[in-house]
Amino acid sequence: MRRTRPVPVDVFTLLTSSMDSQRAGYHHGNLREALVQAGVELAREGGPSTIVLRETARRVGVSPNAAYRHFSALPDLVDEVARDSRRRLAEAMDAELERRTPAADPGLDAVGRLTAVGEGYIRYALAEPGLFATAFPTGGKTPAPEQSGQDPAPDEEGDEVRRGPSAILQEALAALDAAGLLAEPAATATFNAWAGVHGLALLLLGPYAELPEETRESAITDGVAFVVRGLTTAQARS
Amino acid sequence: MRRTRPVPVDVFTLLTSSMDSQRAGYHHGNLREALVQAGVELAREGGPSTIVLRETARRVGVSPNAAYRHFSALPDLVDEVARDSRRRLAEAMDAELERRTPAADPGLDAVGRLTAVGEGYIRYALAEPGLFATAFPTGGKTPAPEQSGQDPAPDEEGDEVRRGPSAILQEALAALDAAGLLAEPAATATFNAWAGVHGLALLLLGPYAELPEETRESAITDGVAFVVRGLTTAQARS
DNA sequence: GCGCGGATGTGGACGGCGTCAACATCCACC
DNA sequence: GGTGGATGTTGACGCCGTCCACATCCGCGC
Repeated sequence: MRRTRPVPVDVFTLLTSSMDSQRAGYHHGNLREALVQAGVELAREGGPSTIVLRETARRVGVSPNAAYRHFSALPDLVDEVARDSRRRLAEAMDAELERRTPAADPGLDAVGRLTAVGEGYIRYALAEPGLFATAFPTGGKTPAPEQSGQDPAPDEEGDEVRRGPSAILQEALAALDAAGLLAEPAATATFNAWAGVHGLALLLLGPYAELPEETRESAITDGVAFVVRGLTTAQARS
Repeated sequence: MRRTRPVPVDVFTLLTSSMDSQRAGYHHGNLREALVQAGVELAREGGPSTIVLRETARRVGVSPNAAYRHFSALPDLVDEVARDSRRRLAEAMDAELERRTPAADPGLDAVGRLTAVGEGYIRYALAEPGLFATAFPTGGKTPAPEQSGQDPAPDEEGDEVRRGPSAILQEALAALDAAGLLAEPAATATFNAWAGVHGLALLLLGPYAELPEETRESAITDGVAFVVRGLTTAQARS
């Protein structure tokens, strides 16, 4: 009944042992990460509820229960995928920030940066609805407090401290504040800015999906401008 | 094998036949509504994913497959529960509107009305997180277009046309416009206002849950004020 | 060198889920 | 008063998450 494994894992391990991320042990060395990536793939296809343990294991080529050596249960895996999705969101925001050509005037530049951050947030949500939904789950299930702002804990990811989405937003607001343009206290501003952009993204994904391409585009820029304008005292034209 | 039903339905029917909503026929007369209400109860306990066909039927005291005589599949039932949740949200907004004492100046009054609508929206979300999550589902599952704004279709609910949440918002904005205080075109204003309030609600339910009671309270009023201020040209103090 | 123990992965089973097909029941209407 | 269509039930299938017992393999101490 108990035959020895039909080899594919050995082959895989040998093929990838030198280039792969971790020590390529025998037991498929570095499952967990493989499971998380398969989970990301599932989440991309249909949101958090599409992450299904058995299918995830199947895609990695492993038995369902193998996952229990690395996650205490399914929600644990989903949490990990959520963290990954937030990391990707932060990367998208940074990318939008770098694509931008800086302005001479520091105030104008700060406004531009904040706008880029907001648009990056929304564009990621629209480009990866499944991952975005996974990153900020809703549904009243009381999703385990974790970290208050859901940014990575300061010690996460080894020694490299990763900025999360809300940290990036706070940076942009700090620049605005430094230019003397921030109209409210930093905490309130962060909250209101995040809320505005988050709501825009969700409306565009939900009730306002089906908007024609160009209408949606102007809704994004107008919406973000609306939020930015509300945060600034004296405003500038970009 | 095939015994006749063990009576409870007959008893229930007899007991409630005179007071219940519809004709109390024999076949448990008016399942569907009973299923929807049981679904509402489930949704209240844990959001849309808690609505489970078998349990819903169990609570109504009926076999699982009976539901298929009234809904083509589970998502159909969930949709119905979502509609009901949106109706309740609209009622909560209206209630907040009526609790308010009107102001003499029409501009001030319009601002107050808009504020009440926004706060009503958020307070409902916080009071009934499960129903709110069901009313506006997220998750990237492409939830069937239905109606663009997800307000009830004009012919819904017999001859009584019911205003949905976004219709109520539009009314408040129309009043503001009539007072000459609306800063942007109605469509844009609706979208931005909804986005702001929706984002506030979701942040308070998600990343910003765990806020102490009074901090949350000021976040609500400050947040709504932020949105209202952004929508108005010249502003007033309430 | 070698063997053993803990980490990692497997197989089988259980109960719960959504859904389908076949069958039973009962009201309404002729 | 009998019958047909609406309504509800039973049983089965294939998924799911999770538990338990067992197999496999690596690394460490001898």
